[in-house]
Amino acid sequence: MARTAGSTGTETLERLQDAALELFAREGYAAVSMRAIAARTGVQAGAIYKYFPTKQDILFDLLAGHMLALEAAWREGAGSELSDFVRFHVRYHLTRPREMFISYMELRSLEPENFRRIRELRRGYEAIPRQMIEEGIAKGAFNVVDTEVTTRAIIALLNGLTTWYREDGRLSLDEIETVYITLVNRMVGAGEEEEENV
Amino acid sequence: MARTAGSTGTETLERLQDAALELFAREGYAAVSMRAIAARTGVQAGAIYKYFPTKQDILFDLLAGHMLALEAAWREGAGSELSDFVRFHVRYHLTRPREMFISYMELRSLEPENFRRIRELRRGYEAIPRQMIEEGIAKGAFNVVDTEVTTRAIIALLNGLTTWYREDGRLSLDEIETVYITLVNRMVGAGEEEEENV
Amino acid sequence: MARTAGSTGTETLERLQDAALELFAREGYAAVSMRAIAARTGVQAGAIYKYFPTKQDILFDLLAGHMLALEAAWREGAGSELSDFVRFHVRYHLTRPREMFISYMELRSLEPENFRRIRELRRGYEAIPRQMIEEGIAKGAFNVVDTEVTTRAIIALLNGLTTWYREDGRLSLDEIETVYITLVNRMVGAGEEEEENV
Amino acid sequence: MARTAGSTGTETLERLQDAALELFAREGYAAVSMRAIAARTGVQAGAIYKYFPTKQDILFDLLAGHMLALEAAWREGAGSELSDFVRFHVRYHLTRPREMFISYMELRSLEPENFRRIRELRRGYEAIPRQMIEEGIAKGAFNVVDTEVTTRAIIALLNGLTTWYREDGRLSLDEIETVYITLVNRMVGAGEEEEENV
DNA sequence: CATGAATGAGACTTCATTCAT
DNA sequence: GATGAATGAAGTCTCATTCAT
Repeated sequence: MARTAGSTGTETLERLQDAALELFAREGYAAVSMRAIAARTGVQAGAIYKYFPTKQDILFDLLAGHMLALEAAWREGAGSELSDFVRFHVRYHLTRPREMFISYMELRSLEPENFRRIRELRRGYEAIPRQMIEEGIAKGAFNVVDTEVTTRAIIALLNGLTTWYREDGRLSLDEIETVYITLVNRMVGAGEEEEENV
Repeated sequence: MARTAGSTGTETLERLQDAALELFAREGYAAVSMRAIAARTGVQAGAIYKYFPTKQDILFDLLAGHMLALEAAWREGAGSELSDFVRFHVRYHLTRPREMFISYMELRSLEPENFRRIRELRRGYEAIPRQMIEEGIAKGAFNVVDTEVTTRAIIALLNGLTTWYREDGRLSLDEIETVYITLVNRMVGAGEEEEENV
Repeated sequence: MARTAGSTGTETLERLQDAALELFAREGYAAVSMRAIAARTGVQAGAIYKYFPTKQDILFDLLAGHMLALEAAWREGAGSELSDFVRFHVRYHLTRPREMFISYMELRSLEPENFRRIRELRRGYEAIPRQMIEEGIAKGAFNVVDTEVTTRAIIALLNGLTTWYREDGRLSLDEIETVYITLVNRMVGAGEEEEENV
Repeated sequence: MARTAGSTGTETLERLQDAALELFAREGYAAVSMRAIAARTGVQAGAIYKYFPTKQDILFDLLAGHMLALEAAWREGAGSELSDFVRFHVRYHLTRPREMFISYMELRSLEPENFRRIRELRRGYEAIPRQMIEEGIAKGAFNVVDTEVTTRAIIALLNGLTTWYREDGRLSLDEIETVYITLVNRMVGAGEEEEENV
């Protein structure tokens, strides 16, 4: 995180990050110019370099910041059931669709070292449901055909929200949450009692 | 300087498309230069313009070609059960991971009119499982909490393969197919008999 | 790399316009590259785009600027006789041969909308002698075979200076002025008294 | 004249020259591509090189061909009075507006050696009225303020037709001819008797 | 802290030209 | 005589980045 700890420029910094987030999500990192970010923020392109050493750092900061905040939020609210995690994940991301979107669309725009660091953070976060599923299977609470594929499929399902969710859609956050918990429970073959506990 | 001895247009065209497919999948449309595509094909950048009027057309042709081939393949092999569709979809895409990948990662790189056309093709294809699910529900064969969310989630699940599948991975195509059919059957609450029919 | 020590925008702008004027006059708009204009100004080609959005705008600004300055100069010095106009026109243009030259050689290099705008300015200016001639005829001071052709021929005569005038030629500005006034007076069949009033 | 004396390809050659003439007149030499000329002729760009070694040769052939034909036509019809020349010049050019146009708009597109050759042809042709004027002055038939300027002005006037003449205009060729003869006679101060001899 | 001027590289694209077929 | 494939240079323009002010 190359952030220049500006004292007064905090507001500009936030505006820059928001502009970059919006533009990266909409047009893709490679298609967004520093000038475009600057214009949206009301400063000159040159001014960005007071806050970020390179364009790549803007992206990296955004992704790293998102992953750290995500982990922190989970740890804070916590929970121990897979359905807790699903509820948390859906809710957290649906209120931050742009972060969710770039967070897995722009991995390939990261330079190797930055990619490695974000991938680590991501693995840490995905270890949470992975472990829950493995434990559920071990305890006999879950019943799956293949642990690895099922785990990956569930993670893909959760990330897939990105693909179709639109903030102005007809579905409420609550509805989506409920359906996703049911779906995941069914995928892992959770006992019927659990399914009703939604 | 002139025609390279022994070169034919058809061959160069195919080489260009393959190079573009590979590079777009790996680095993203916006990050790939015409020079890079040309270099991979062994021609000069200018030569590409004998085959494609613009860079955008390379992408569009790739995406439209993929969608048309996909629909044609489904119609040919066909099937009537949701599990037929899942098996087809997984198998078709896992043998064409690059097409699958750009096919939903690069939608945003399309210019408006091209975007509209690909979206139409996509909707046509996604209507297949959508209808199967709706009919299953109508017949009482399926049992879901919310048709819309379930349908979208299933489509997202299937597309999500992109995210984690690696050709050199440890899992065989057959295994993945089997697991995905089970997962989808569970998601739609298909009766037990069906699930065993995998 | 960054601002060249001591450089100001205004100066660079003027240098760019002068370089473009010179090159357009000598080689023609289409044959002049942005690099060539830049090189003559001592900047990189990209720097031009701080001052002009496109190459076309350089030409348009040059032509529009010339026409506006021309009209302003006439209005300022003014006069009411056709010979006043001829004297003004010759003198103004012979001290600005490059502007005069591109001003009617490069009309066809203008994009449609720009062309229309310059043509309007041109018509406004050419309306001055046109009206003088028409009035002269109406008053019986002039005697012509065909008003329209005569007017156009006079305008063509005046613009034709471009074709042969060279700054280093043997003829003085005064001489050319005198001859042109006589010629135009004869063309409109002005009474003998007037001709002697040169 | 780099013309390949094609036996059968004569028709293609003529079509190429006509296409080039049209396009050079409309858009200017530098702005016209070999492809554009080829497309208008219905052949591939490469085929042009069977007829002309370079693009420059197309222009040169057009200009040289025009000048030679012009001189030949004058010599054939001939005449001895300035008014004969004016009549000839106007008539010849108004039926070949494109040749007339490029003939003095595209001089600057010629490479040095080609430029020199065309300029010689041009001087030869312009020597005709120049000599007539000089002789008229010597004989006392004409009365001018300055021979040189008057001569150049007359030539400019004649060439200026290019600027405003449109084939579909309201004026007949005859009318224009008549007016121009009168104008030129007045410019040289020809005696009244002559002027009526139009 | 920010602007405004500029760089140098590189983007997409077009061009005149060449030559195997 | 002509096509179709290709080159290599150059075109306009945009970009990330730098730095004097």
